[in-house]
Amino acid sequence: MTDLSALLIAWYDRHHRDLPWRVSPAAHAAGQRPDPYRVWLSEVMLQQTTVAAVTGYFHRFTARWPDVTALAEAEDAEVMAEWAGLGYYARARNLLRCARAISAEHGGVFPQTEAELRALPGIGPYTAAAVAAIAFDQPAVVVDGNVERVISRLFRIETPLPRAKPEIGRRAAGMTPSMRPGDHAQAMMDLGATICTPRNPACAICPLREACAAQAVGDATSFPRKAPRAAKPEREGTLWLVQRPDGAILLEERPAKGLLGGMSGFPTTGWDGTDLPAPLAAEWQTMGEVRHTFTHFHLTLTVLTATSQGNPQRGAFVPHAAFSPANLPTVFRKAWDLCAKG
DNA sequence: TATTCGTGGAA
DNA sequence: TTTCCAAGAAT
Repeated sequence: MTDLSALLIAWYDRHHRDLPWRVSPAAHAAGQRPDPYRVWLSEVMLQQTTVAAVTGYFHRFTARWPDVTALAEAEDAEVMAEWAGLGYYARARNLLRCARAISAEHGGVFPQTEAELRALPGIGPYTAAAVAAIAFDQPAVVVDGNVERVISRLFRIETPLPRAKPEIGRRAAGMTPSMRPGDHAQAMMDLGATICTPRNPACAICPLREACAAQAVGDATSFPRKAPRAAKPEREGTLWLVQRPDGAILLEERPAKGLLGGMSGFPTTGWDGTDLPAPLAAEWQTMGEVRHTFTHFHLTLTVLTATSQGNPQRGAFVPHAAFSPANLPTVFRKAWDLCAKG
């Protein structure tokens, strides 16, 4: 049997992507090692998120906080504001917890073993393996969505996800080499991202074409098998956008846990039937509606505006000069845009 | 084991 | 317009 990893590594040496957090295979061979901080930061940002969406955030974060100690010393609100728009905000909260744990409990130095990494906040099975492999060249078995797709096609795994994970894990372990395990992991992910794509995979130029069971029957796109998803329910609520005569904006920090947890936003009712009151009494003007879709529901918000200098029961006025809509989650930025245009 | 948790681009 | 989905983790 042909060594799949050797084929893959040869392909990676020629066709790897150049990414801001990555050390190229040539530079790696010359002895250069990736910065564990940058590897970790990129891996957390890339969880369920595209490279295109991450790149700008990665540059801004590393420019502002160049190492894990600097990040550990940052203010919570500053990090959350910088993360705004990237989504899955629990990642940002855990990012800070992780940086502070490394600073306080590991002397500011990243641990190198998969088990130690796995124990840190926000680092699960995938990220622990990825950092161990990419930053420290350990033969960890790295399985992300790309790898699941590549493996399930390569071995034509009929079991649907997520039930197929153990079998995929065994297959991935069988492919993981002791030489260049970090490049192997990145090669698997690059193959999944550029050749073995979910739709219209480029099987004709795939380095693993000869070994691929799904390609052999011309059915690559039907793998991995997946259970059908539930439909998204509709939810609705009201959003209050209050501006003081001096231009200050009424904002409210959301609870630390749950949807958009720890983020700043405009006061709203609950979105699940909870009927929170308006932040203050005012003559409300209806500006229109905002539609937004989260991971598991659709939301329609009725946007009410008023000018007032009363004492709000919820939230606090933020001076106009200190307000930036870019630091809000997207649903709030949409509400702001609706009022700015209207 | 199943649910919760964002966003924007592609088809 | 709607659906799918991209380097998952926490609970």
